Amino acid sequence: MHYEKPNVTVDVVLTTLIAGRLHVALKIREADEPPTEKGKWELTGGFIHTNEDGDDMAAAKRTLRAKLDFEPSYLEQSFTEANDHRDSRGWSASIVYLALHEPAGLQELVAARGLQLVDAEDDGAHLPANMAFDHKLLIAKAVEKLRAKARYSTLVAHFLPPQFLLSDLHEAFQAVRGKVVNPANFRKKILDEKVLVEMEERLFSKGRPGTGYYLAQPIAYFDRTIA
Amino acid sequence: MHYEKPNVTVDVVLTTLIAGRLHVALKIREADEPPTEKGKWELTGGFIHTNEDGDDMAAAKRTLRAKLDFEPSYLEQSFTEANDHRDSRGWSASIVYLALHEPAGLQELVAARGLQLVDAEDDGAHLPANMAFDHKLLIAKAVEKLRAKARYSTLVAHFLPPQFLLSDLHEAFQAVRGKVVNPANFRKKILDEKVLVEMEERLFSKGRPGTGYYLAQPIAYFDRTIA
DNA sequence: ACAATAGTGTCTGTTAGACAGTATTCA
DNA sequence: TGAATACTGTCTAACAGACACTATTGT
Repeated sequence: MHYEKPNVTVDVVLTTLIAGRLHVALKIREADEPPTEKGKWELTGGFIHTNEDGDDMAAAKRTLRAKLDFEPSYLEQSFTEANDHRDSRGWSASIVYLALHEPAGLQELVAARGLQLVDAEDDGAHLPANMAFDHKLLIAKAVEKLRAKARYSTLVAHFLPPQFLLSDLHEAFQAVRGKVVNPANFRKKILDEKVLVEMEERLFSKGRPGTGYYLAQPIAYFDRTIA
Repeated sequence: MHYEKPNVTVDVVLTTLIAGRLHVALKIREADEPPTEKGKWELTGGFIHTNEDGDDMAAAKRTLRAKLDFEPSYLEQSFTEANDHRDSRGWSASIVYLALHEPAGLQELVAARGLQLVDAEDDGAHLPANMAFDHKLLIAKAVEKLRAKARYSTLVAHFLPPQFLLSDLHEAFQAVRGKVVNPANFRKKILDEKVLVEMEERLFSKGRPGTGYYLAQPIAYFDRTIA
């Protein structure tokens, strides 16, 4: 018995945090195939290149590099969406990656490459109506996982520059979790977890300068939940 | 530009809990292709059948039904392992499913179908030396996710019959988490979460009969961690 | 009566959350 | 000096964890 092979792609849900709201990078689809999807908004992604991609992560990175000339601060496999109806060309599996980056860098990128950063809050209510394929669903699933993981890890630090104030991290946490946390308590908890490293120099913002911190590792997990 | 399509399979890490230790169902691989893998121990799985599988979950269920005539108590997508070296036949993506079931039913199945339930503890140290493909790695990853999820969900209840005593659930929790939890405190926490429904009748075991419980939903998540 | 397991009440130490207040910068 | 933000100390309520105790079955 012989079966057609599915198509296999990677798609990257590239997110950032602007004005306290999660945003996702989208661009207008230019490919002619399938004709129904041309001109709609899509995630960055593409087919696995079996002759050059060692694995799925490599495919995600190659795609980002080739299409955007970009490497995000954080990138991880999130889930796989695979069925017979997501692409009119036939059975298709998309390995979906979640990427996080700080807004300044992404805004630059977006300006240079003709992308848009779209508000992904409110269950996708502000996404364009004409989204390609099932990308609206992919975004919804990835964002939900992001919010969950933010609760017990340093994930959201990737929405900040490499060095940041605790108040910045605090703000990012609150925004992603949608909850207010007392600043003093946040400070105590996060420092207790020993996942941040103190900078030598002070970091200057609008008021009194504060201690700068950076992540000890790309991601660390807490024993307790933090917000 | 044209690229070969990867092969796409589903593999099911079918687990249970025996004598307080996680076990996984394995069978001897009979397929002739690739020759190097024949006669080794493997997970239940197979290629996506693009003409009959609506999606990846359907493919996992079909595989379990066709090869084992079995439907597990719990089944969910866990992660995808995709690279150019896991299968000598070429670029391959496996969508890995995690399945849980209670030991009695699984032991019956295993006896009838010539499978083995193998101890999956100690980082796979007790798995057979001759595991097919990268299935040892797939098991390690799936088991790690299982242990993590057990901490904040009712997942482990699927290692028990549909109706169970709190002491059974307590034992399962301890085994999977590898930690001792005070029975009284476990009782308080789990009942507080309101994820269990009381049975009408009492459930009889060795000593004093106790209140039987069953899951309100296939899986529920806790606000706090439980063990 | 005793073994075995189910289930309750309560004490104590730790943590979460709220909040008041001090410290250090720029304008 | 005042606005802005960083940071600390402390109080209280809630919760985790430990433990002693009672309850209900079979043998």
